[in-house]
Amino acid sequence: MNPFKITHRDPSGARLGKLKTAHGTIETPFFMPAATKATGKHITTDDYQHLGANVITKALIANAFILSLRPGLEIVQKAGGLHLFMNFPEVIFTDCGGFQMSRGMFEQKTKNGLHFRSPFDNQKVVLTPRKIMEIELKLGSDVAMMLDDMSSYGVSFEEAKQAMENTHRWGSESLSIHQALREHYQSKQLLFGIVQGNFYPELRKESAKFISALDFDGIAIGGVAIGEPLDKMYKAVDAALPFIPKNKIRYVMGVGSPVELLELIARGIDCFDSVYPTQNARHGTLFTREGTLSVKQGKYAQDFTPIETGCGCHTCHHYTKAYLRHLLTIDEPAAKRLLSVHNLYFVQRLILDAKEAIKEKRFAEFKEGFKRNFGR
RNA sequence: GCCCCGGUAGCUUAGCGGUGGAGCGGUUGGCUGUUAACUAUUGAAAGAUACCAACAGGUCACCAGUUCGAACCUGGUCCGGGGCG
Repeated sequence: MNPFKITHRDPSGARLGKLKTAHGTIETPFFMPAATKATGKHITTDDYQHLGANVITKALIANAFILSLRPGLEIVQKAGGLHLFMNFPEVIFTDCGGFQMSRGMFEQKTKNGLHFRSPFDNQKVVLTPRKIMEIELKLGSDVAMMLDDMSSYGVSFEEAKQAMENTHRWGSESLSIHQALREHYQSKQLLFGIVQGNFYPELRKESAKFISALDFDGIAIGGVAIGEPLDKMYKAVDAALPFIPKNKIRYVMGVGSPVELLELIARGIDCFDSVYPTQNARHGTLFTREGTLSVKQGKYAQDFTPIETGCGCHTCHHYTKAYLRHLLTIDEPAAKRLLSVHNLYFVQRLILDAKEAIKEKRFAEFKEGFKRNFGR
């Protein structure tokens, strides 16, 4: 049974919907901040729910494979599952660890899975579809991601094809194992498939067809926003989209910037996650309606106004640019928290506004208006 | 009044006769399913790493002299710190 229902459509292709999970129904489109290790960086799960006026983070994504290494499954299970462990009562996605593959921590890739050394204790670990499905079910997240093989930007067609075929094999295995184990664990966890294919449109098409043919609860497009130029990212998504059923929830992994979010929403994408807002915040780049600004710049040393006048976030309500710049300059961790709060609020607020626009069937206009002010 | 020490980029300083280096700060970019900072990771250890990159900052206090050549040696002046009277 499809847990996703579309409720509104905009002429642009953007849509509103509802995804039913074990921890409530969440409206789409939505953006998930990363809580890789069961927390954000400098941001607590509690902060995520108190970013500012009228904005609540409804979903987070944690990393199943990293959590399985530390603190380990037993501890999370003893805590009563991931939601209780990390004090987040809303929807939690878990990522499988496929993305970490591109980060050079894996020793070798085989047809059966991934062989690597744990970054924590250097133990050899093998990750297989069965293992990752067990891990995700034991963690108790609402949505599990299948184990995929993500190739890096710039690899050859052959290499991309190989990774895609691994992804397909692991996808089939993940699905059947998950279906079997879901009963055993008495879980209502959803499982999403992941389309790969790098930046070769014919592979994207093939992958979209293959993954869509399997009975996943949602379809993700992975392997984008990994260093490629923007137009290539859109092309990769566009190559896959026609072959993904419209009635399933569609998730583009790893995106992104405010403009990218709107561009993908216009294409009918419902779900996102990215580190982009928080990583930029930590490095001093803040989002405003008029574009980005870098509080590190000396010109803000005596600017006693908020990052963005009229912003409803906690940070803009209580702190000035001069103060935030001071904190950042002396490397106080509080700066990273306060700046992250602003950027996360900005993105969540943007999605809320986008939803309003879709409801009123004026999304294209809304998107162009935003781009005009924001730039890029 | 005398003696000692010092004056090198916005700040802290290395260089001590052969065409001015560094760290911090500054400026400008970049960050997209985060192994990415206050205590952690890695290493047997000494240690190493703390987001990355590029760029811009200097008549080496001043004036004379010695020398082929002076931030560097000599004399004087000014400024700062300390000591003795």
